[in-house]
Amino acid sequence: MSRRITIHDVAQAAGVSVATVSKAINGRDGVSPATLEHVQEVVARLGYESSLVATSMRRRRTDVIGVLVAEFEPFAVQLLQGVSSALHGTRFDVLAYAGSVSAGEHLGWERRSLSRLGGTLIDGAILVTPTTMPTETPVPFVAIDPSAGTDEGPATVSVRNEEGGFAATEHLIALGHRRIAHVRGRTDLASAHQREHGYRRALEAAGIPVDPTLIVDGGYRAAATTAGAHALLELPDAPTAVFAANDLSAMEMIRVAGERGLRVPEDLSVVGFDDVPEATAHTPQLTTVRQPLAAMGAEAVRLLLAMLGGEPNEQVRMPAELIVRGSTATPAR
Amino acid sequence: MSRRITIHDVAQAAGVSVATVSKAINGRDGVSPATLEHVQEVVARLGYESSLVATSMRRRRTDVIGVLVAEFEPFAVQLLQGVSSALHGTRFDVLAYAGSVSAGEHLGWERRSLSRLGGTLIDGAILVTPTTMPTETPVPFVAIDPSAGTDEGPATVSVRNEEGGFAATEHLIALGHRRIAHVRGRTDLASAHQREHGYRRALEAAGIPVDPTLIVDGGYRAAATTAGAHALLELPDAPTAVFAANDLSAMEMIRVAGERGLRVPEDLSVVGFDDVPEATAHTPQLTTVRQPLAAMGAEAVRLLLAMLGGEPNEQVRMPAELIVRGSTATPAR
DNA sequence: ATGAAAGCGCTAACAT
DNA sequence: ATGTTAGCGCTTTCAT
Repeated sequence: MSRRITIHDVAQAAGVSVATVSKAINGRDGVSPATLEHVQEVVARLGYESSLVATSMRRRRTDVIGVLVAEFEPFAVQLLQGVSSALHGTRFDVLAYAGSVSAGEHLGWERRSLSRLGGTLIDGAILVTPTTMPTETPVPFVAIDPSAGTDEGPATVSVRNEEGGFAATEHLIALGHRRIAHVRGRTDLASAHQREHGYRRALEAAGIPVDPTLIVDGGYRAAATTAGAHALLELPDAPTAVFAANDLSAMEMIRVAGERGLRVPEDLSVVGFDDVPEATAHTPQLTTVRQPLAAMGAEAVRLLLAMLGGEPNEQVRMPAELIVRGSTATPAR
Repeated sequence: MSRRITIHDVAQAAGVSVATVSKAINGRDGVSPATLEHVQEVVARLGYESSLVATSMRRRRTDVIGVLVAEFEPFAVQLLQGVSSALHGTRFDVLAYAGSVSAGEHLGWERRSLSRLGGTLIDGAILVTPTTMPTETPVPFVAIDPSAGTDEGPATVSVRNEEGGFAATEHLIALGHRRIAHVRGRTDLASAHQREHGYRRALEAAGIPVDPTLIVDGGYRAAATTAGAHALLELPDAPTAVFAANDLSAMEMIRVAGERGLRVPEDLSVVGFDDVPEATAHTPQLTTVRQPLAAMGAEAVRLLLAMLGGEPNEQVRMPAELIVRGSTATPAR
């Protein structure tokens, strides 16, 4: 560890001005071949690299795309991988920033991160599951899976939640289930409503009346699911199948069922949503609706690069895919 | 999208100097209570956040830890999650940077990234699988799984690769395999040599001669594994089992086997290394050697924070654990 | 208590 | 072809 080598050190060692060094490094003309070579030699010898920070202060562009997340959790990092690989071969580097790690409150991390990095460090941003949508931002951004389903305004990439809910429920119906319950997601998020709507539509399409007592809250979280799960299984005419709004809820549903002596999928079929890594590690492996996270990341890159090229915002919806595994089966009857 | 709001905008709107705004924001004294409140109100109204870049140019500390990677692949992002969660509750934010996405050459990304970000943007760095060890660096750093096994000098966190390779191979031998191939990792990395050495040692311990034709290159990447995988299966006396140096190679090996009409594990057993999330999502689920990535990330944080606190470098080795799943079985005959 | 001014490392006008 | 200078947004002496 030692002091940072600056352009001044190079200039001094080469016996020229910093401006000349800058020109030499950036391939600007106005530098004689001899000087150019000499400077390059000194740069190599000293191991000099220009400071991204200083450069970006001065320049307009940094050729860096920021992926802004609240926290590096599985969902976010999978998206990050998609973004990163989509940026391969372009001139852009990727910088991922979790702005709320130290900040106590998660509220508004997207605006805060965007303000801190935008306009100086990054040319554009990809926001992962923002809960609020920034309006005035210093750089173009694309929101992935935003809380509110926007069909205009900011550029967004989200999954077809309704179709996913429909497919999950349809799968249970096809297996022969008729008493099909739903564990809701976070009702403050559009995705939860869309998934529930898919569930309702599938039932209606099959001529099965929607029974409100079969719909309970789960809030996308295990702890919030527990009570509803018990309530469902205590029903006189208990459901034989459950579509849970996400995998965490589905796994909690299965845990509660087990606690009550029910086997999955023999006594109860359960479908989740997301296809988190844990879904396959789980016993039984979870039947679920997969979000194509890598593809969504790539799509976000495409939109963002288009925006940087001056094209207008776009809203993209990606297909959700039903993955049938071991947590669903024909009802015992 | 709009122009960035700067401290000047705030100063002007509040009718004070930028110096006063700066003091107010950073809680320095020399600001009257009335002015303080007024400035805070304007900051809130304008939605101002100081630029991380400008701040870090001027200040010594940024309270940001950098996780520097060549690329955001599964291994790196899992480590990132560990680092991120270990930094929870500290004053530090996490910034992850993939410095070689745009750069054509992977060589020296660690030095380049460290030079570009260190000393200005980040207070310390965690280098994920560096191929070279920077010597003169502007900030303290910890290397995770470095290419060269260093027992002194730079701070490092690595896994017991040799033991892992040994355990993987021993497992295949115990199942009854004798023709056991190895798909090498990146031969410029110490980890690859260590894993291979574990493989060789296990064979020798069982009295099985090492057959060089059964050792092919995979470079830790799917694309680089394809050719070797085909070559192995085309052998007149093809192997019945393969120890691949990482999960990506193992999964590619399985894909190629399937392409050639071979079933895993019936016709071919495959063991990977790493236990990436995809390992359980894979069909069949991958038998592999788990690196405790989250724990390694946390350990790196511990070392780095200690170094920032003035304590000396430390080298840590973490245990590797064989996880037996569905991609290995007794040989067919 | 407040503001003017210097300077962090760099690039881009603008001299020379 | 080369150097001088201004300034990106911010913090920090140092005056006032």
